[in-house]
Amino acid sequence: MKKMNEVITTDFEKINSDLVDVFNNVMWIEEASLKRSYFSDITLKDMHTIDAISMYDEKSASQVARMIHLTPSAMTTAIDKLVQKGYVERRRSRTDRRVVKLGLTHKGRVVYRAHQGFHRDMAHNFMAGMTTEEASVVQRAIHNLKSYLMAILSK
Amino acid sequence: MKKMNEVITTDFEKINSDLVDVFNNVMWIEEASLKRSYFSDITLKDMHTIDAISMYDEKSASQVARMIHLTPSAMTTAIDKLVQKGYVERRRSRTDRRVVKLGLTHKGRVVYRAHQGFHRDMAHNFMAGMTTEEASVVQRAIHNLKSYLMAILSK
DNA sequence: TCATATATTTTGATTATCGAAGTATTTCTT
DNA sequence: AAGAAATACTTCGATAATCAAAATATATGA
Repeated sequence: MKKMNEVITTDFEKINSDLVDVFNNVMWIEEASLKRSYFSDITLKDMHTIDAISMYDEKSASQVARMIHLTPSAMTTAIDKLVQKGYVERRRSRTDRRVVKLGLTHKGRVVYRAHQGFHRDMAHNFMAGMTTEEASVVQRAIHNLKSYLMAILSK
Repeated sequence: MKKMNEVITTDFEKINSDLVDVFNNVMWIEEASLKRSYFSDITLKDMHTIDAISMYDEKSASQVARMIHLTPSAMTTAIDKLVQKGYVERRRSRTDRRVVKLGLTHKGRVVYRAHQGFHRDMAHNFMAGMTTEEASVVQRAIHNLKSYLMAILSK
């Protein structure tokens, strides 16, 4: 019984410490691989803006700002920079001329897909060598974590 | 066979998207819960500095700088601020008077432990309701991911 | 001892961010 | 339909984080 507890504790500590390592390093790794890539003129924060804009539906500047927790004024300058560099397009909405709809240029779509590829590779490695059953355990774990975080978020 | 593939693909997409959600939100959640806490005078970056200093062995300023990917000069100002606020102490090394050894004050140790608690809660929720066998699958997954990231890091 | 290397700090410049004020447009009220 | 209020975004001015280069203090090697 005592032995059992020790084993469980050790497993927990290992998971905890690996989780911490992953969180502490993933941002920096993304940043570094971006710098080494063809798209070295954008930062990870720029990348998150591009990711929030996404390819599939037009979002307004303030929607994107909310998604990445930026004020509207900071969003304006962030977008300015990305328009300047040719990743993003501003389009005035036809139905409400106050709102700015954001879209990705060709170059923006290329870097968007590259970034999705990075995430995909992470997810693949997360599940490397797992059976279908094992993968569903992992799916449950990550879903648990997501739900926990989202619950905190809505408090 | 086709059905099988579809199921696997769907699982993968779900894991991928939950993983992305977790990464996109965890930082911001940590930041927000710090702001709401008793330690609202420090940022998440400050917290990472405190975490890198840790409680158990004296580290030099440049060691800590390297750990959190800051230049030495940025480290100096970051430490200034944390000393000012009473979280960190500077101690000149006896054996080499050029080096500054960093340590946590009482207040620093309190916030350090609180932050470790946050990580622990995440890890617990990550494994909520898992059997020992399932937990070891999860352990393998997170270890996979960590190894993958560390391999990129050393390239 | 003198030159060089190392650890940190200071300095000056740049950049990201914020909040408040400003502008243009839409919606609501009467 | 005119004027008031609300909304979406931008501009402006201030602040904070960061970096690279120069400066300082100390240690190490020839």
